[in-house]
Amino acid sequence: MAPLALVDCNNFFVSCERVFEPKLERIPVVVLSNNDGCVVARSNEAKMLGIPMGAPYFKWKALLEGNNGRALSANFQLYGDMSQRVVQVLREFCPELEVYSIDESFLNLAEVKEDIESCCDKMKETVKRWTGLPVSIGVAPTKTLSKLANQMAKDQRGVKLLMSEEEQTEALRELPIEGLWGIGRRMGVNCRSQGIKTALQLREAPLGKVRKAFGVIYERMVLELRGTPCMSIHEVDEDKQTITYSRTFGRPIETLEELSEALCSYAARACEKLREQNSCTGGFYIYFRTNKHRPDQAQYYAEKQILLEVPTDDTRVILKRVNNFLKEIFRAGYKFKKAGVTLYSLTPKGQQIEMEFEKPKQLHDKLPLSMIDKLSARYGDRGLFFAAQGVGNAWKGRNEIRSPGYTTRWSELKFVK
DNA sequence: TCTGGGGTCCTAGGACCC
DNA sequence: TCTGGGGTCCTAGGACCC
Repeated sequence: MAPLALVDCNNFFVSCERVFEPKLERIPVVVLSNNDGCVVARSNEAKMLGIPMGAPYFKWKALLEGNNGRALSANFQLYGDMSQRVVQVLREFCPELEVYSIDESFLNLAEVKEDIESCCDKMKETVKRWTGLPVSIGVAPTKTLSKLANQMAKDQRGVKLLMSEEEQTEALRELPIEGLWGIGRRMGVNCRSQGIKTALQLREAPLGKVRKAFGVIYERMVLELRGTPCMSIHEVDEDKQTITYSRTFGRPIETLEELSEALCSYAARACEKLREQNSCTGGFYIYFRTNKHRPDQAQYYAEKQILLEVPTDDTRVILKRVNNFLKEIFRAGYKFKKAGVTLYSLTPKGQQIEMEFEKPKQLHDKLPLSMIDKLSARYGDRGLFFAAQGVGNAWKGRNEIRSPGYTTRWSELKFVK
């Protein structure tokens, strides 16, 4: 079975900061989110103090300072750069690599000729030497198991192999069900109510029953735990299917003008990202809300979803719409704390297909009828138009197999008499 | 007083088609 | 004229991840 490695940077944001400020070594360090609101990374020393991930900083400030700790504002530019350098090093060892997140990569070690364990040791040391960052490596036949191996590596010497069934069984036996990758709060409760308390019990559960009770995601998880890979390595980084830009405000906003300014700048940034990946957006939604942590204050949440007739990457088109719809849903008299813009139904730019039709019926194998109705209502029965379909991030024809429920959308781009 | 930001995938169910 | 089954399209919402 092909060994799959998960390489994970330890306490990534904190480790990045430590590379450039060695004084931060061996003291409790946390990195804070936007406006220094939440703890988004912790050093081991900070974890030992009991500071949880995602905790509001003001609740832990005193404890941290009382222990000579440091809190830093996040520097995502730096973390992005460091992340790329780590990936560069890893590619030298294994070109078949998937960048899973800013601090994690999956590697397919099938082609590695030498001993896997010593190869991993070498990778770990090389990353440390060339970037200054400590990593942990877990190796197993599937992603789910290598994630587990990686967790175990963190408690050990930084490298853990989980290739044999005996080792896997041992590891899963003691693992509470919530410790598995893909089991969150909700599923933990669900599993326990069905008598599944450990990862091993989930692995041994009948496939059909799991699928029926929990759905395909968990059926796949069981297979992965049994050593059958169900999640492959995605080497190319694919286009985003949605692009979001949202922020919590440093101070509450009350006027339409301020809110418009914020949302328009978010929309503009989102459009930049859109053009970077060379896509057009078929629609977007905007939302804003008051501070949900202040039940003593009047609460208001508003959201508006807009489907565009013509996909675009033109900021001006989006901004105009944002302003119009914002006026519709704005209410005065509230203190707004957060707002955001999400672009969705993205289509690759310049990959529109061209179709000629005489009667709407002829389009049946290409277009959903609802779209045809819209087109014929507007243009009558004859004409030539271009249509684009957004299916996730890929360009797919009608005959391709998709999971049911995938969002599919056709948008007219242009009509020519 | 102070509580982040950005994603993915799947399911259910209505509308509509043949 | 009446009725039903199988299928697609699309949205809303839930669950999870880092």
